[in-house]
Amino acid sequence: MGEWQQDPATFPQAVAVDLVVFTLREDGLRVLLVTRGVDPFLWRRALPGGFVGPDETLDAAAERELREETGLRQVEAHLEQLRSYGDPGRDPRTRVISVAYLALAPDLPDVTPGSDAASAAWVPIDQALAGGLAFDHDRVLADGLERARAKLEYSTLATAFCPEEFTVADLRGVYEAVWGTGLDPRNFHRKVTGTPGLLIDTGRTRSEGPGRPAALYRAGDAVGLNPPLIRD
Amino acid sequence: MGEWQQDPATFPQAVAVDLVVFTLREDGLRVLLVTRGVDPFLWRRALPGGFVGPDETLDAAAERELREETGLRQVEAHLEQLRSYGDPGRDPRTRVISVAYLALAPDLPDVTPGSDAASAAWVPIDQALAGGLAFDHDRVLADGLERARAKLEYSTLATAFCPEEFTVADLRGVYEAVWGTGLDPRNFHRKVTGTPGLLIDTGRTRSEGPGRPAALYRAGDAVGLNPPLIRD
DNA sequence: ATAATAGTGTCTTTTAGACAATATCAC
DNA sequence: GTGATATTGTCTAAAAGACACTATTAT
Repeated sequence: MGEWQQDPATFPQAVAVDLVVFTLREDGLRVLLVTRGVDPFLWRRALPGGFVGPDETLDAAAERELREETGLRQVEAHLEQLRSYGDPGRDPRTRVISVAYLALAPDLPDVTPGSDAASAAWVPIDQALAGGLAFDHDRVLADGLERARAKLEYSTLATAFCPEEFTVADLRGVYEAVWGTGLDPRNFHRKVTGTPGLLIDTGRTRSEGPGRPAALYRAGDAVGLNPPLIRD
Repeated sequence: MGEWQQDPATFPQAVAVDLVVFTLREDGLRVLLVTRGVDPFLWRRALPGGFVGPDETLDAAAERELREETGLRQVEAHLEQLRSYGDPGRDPRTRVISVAYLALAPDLPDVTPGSDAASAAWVPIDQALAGGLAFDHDRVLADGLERARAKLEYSTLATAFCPEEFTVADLRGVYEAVWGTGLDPRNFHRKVTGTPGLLIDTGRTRSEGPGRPAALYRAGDAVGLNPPLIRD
């Protein structure tokens, strides 16, 4: 069967992208939230997002929103589709199908609030998870966090949180912040340096405070982590 | 920033669901395809799908399409969102955002062609992957297959391909068909029977032809597979 | 020297993978 | 009996996890 036989439905509806953008600060994982300056959900926090243009791909809309909110170009951050949310009534104005994207970026500077009424801020993850976000964004955020946590296990995604050059301790910090656990520095070091294609040794080192200087690496071209790193 | 400040875009656009429905036959994995009876892509094969109703959730639309095409209710099959596709021009009629779903079901009978011009059939996976599907369905199918293959590694999804009661050999057949590889029956047996919550022993056995009768199991309530089963 | 962090080596436990051996059926 | 499939046991290699030890810095 399939309704493909019939004309497309033409009732009023809109398609939007919403962004779950994570960055890593000294004190842990943070997510980008805006405070809404208009109804609905006036003054409530929400994930950044916007409507998809008539001639725009979904990926392009997500990349545009990311750039508008953070100044990042896609090449500087990881950006992938998360999933779509379309319950009737999730937006009280009209039917809105939202395609959520997950973005990961190295430590970013504070966002300068735009000229409009909406202000953006990097919110610590525990605070953001406490609830009260606009629309169904509590669930979108939870789904985005779980995706990020899961992908660290079997992919090299963690390097997306790191700057161009980073140490093994930096990379370990990503896992510890996103998973909220502690990892053995020695076993972690052996694991990641032993994974082919994950790290490229720059030959240089970096010294931060006391202790032996750490070797500096760049991200290799490996995408998958095999065997994976398993969470408890 | 964020366009949330502005009114929803109201240009003509539609939201559809497309289904990647896999089932397992004696001769291997098959996917449900329809032959289109109308333009665009007249007489081309396509994934089954249809437009989302004004007051319908995305999940409900997918479940409705699955029922219309196969007679299955969701409880009898696994159904999960895959991802969304929204490139302008993917449907020549108008802007269509399609939310694709992945469905897995035990061996299903042939589909009786509906009263409309579209006929549905279970197509062997190799044949379906050969290309030439309508819209961007070649890519959707490829994404769906990769999702199914990946999820077998770290989830108990394989039991969704099995009937109510099944043997370890049945379950192994799922992995071999979906992955297209051979697995050692002895190591596989030790692995799955040693995973807590995966299999529930019914106490009965089933004898098919020669050989020792196999123990019959039902699916347990475990969702994840830890440690995972790794593909080559 | 002492404290701190980086990195290596070693040992034990767990798991994967190869495969021998046994169990129970059809014929 | 033979041949087929199911199930258990055994061995080896790889990997995880605990942790002693060495290396190199700041103070």
